[in-house]
Amino acid sequence: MITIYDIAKKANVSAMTVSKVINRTGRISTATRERVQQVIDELGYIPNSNARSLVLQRTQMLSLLITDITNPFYTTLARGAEDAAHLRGYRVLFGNSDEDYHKEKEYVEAILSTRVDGVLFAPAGDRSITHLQQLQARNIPFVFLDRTVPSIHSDVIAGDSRQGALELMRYLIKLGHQHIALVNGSSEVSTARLREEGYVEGLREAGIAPDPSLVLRTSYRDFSDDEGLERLVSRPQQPTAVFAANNMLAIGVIRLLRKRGLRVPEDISVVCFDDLDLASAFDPFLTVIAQPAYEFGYQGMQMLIDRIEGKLPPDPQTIILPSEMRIRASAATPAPD
Amino acid sequence: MITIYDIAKKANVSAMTVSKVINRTGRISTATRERVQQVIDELGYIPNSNARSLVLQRTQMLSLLITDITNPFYTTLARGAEDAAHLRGYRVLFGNSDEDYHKEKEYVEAILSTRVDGVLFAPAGDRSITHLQQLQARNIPFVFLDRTVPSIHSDVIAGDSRQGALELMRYLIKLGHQHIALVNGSSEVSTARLREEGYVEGLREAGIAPDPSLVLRTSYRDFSDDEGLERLVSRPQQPTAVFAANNMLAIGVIRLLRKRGLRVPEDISVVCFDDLDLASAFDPFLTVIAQPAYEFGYQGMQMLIDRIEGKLPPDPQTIILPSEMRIRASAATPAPD
DNA sequence: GTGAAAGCGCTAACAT
DNA sequence: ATGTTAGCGCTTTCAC
Repeated sequence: MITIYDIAKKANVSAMTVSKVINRTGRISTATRERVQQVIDELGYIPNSNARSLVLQRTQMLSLLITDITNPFYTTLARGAEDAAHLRGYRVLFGNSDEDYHKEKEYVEAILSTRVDGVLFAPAGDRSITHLQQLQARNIPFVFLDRTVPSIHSDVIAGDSRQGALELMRYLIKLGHQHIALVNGSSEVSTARLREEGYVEGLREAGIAPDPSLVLRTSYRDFSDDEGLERLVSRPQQPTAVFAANNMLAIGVIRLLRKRGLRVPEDISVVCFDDLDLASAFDPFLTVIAQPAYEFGYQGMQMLIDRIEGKLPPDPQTIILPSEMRIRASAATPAPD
Repeated sequence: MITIYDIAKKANVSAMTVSKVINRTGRISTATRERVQQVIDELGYIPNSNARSLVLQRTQMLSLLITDITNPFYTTLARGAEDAAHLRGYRVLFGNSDEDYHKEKEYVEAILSTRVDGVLFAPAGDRSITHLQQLQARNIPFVFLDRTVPSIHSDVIAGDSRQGALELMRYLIKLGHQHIALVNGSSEVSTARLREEGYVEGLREAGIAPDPSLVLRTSYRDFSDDEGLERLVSRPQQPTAVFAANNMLAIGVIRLLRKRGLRVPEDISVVCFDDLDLASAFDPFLTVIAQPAYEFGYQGMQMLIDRIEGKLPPDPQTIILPSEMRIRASAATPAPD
């Protein structure tokens, strides 16, 4: 391990002088600076950020906590987050909760222990409130990412789930659908609640009475509730369309539908929230409301850093990013009975 | 900031005693342990890992450096890596080089500065040798992930690129293809070289003379070399099949082919290395050699941790994971002329 | 323009 | 079984 003292000794100066050269602080004569710099380069000295963090009480490290690393929405988001952090001189400690409260708890503890400067946080659900309170108790700034938790006030970067859902519903209804099922995430998650509101609102607008038995609540992360879907599609009046509350659910739904011999969209239409970047590049099939995932990450990180660096007004800020309807092939006019 | 001294004071013991309770080291009477633990819980004390790392010269932090976070091969791998690290009590600092030497350099510096205990490293290319030498100079263990760099000896977890490519070629040739193009990654990358070897070997086996003008070398990360592909397919003798050296390239190739009005597989067959998890779940179209991405990450991390903890023989180990051919719809018998 | 002293929060080694 | 001392590698403060 090569330390600042090794440099100091070899350059025949004090440790303080070396520190000043490295951090470009204080007054240093050009001659000394150059001599020190040369020794640094020669020995390939790299400062120990642990020692640095200890004294500075800052780590220059941010945490990004997401809920599903296999979901392209989050991986694209992660890229944006990383780009923004990098540009402003921060490193990123990733965490993936898999929508699981306990995994999330462990990450929060790691975060607290690492003393990261801030967290861009997609909470697994409303129970995450305990984790957020821990952060607040320690004055670690966080920005809600995509989802919020009731009664916790902090900065937010999100999309408009309610409005997006409403647009999707209007589209289906315009196509002529009357019996529309909703396959949703857990009602523990704010976006799932909002998307359901949009769903109900869409039905109301069209004068269709919401039918609770057309709503299935499961997990955003993966769809394997075969029985649940079975119940939905084997009703006397089979729904002609399914609104899947996210991309992962849509994949599961389509797979199960096909397994049952139902063609999409000929027999049943499917739409969802969030695009499937790769799959769609390859085969533009799914009709979706696409959210600007990269911007979620990029602007979220910017917001977090602005907050940390005191560049934001003291009261919590909210950024709502616009989404965009991408009409493709998975939804069509319902087959006449 | 709440420190070990706050606990010590409140529990009426020394800092050492608290430290011992936290780390379950040394002898502590049950009474003291319980009293201390209670204060810890009450105050919600969480140790400062920076201070800890400083004295222990260990961070319990590992780094995972990948080259494309939007590629499902790497995201699935990342999950495996994280699971394994987590299970053994390590945290993971992710880095994404985007196949870029300079971005990689910055990550390596961050890694060095953070003093991570080890790195699971997918090098961007042969030039990464400078980064690996830096790690070696500082005795930071690393495991080559997926790719290696000539003349650097370290543990390796990888697939058999040469063999996989050969199998893909045999399959195409069995279908009747004689004119097979290769769209490859950069020859700076070991897997690209090996896949090309497999390609050539496949041709040789079938008594087909390799034609250099049927080989296009670009980047694994994305495919946008429209002109390059143009040249490949607009030859007098148009190839009847394309072997894309990874999944991202395959997507690009198929998109460009379709743009040119060529149907896959009716007009031209396409096969590739690595599956597209989501896209394939949804629409099993692409014929691929699938590598066990999760295992790459999981076993790679295990290997790294075993190395760090001295559980491996001193000489570098190599694990080659088996791949699996998944025959689907994107390759078919060539159309008769 | 440069350096000496003290301390960030923790633990290893050594008392007691 | 518990406590004292010293020091991990760095920077802040203040003296020169």
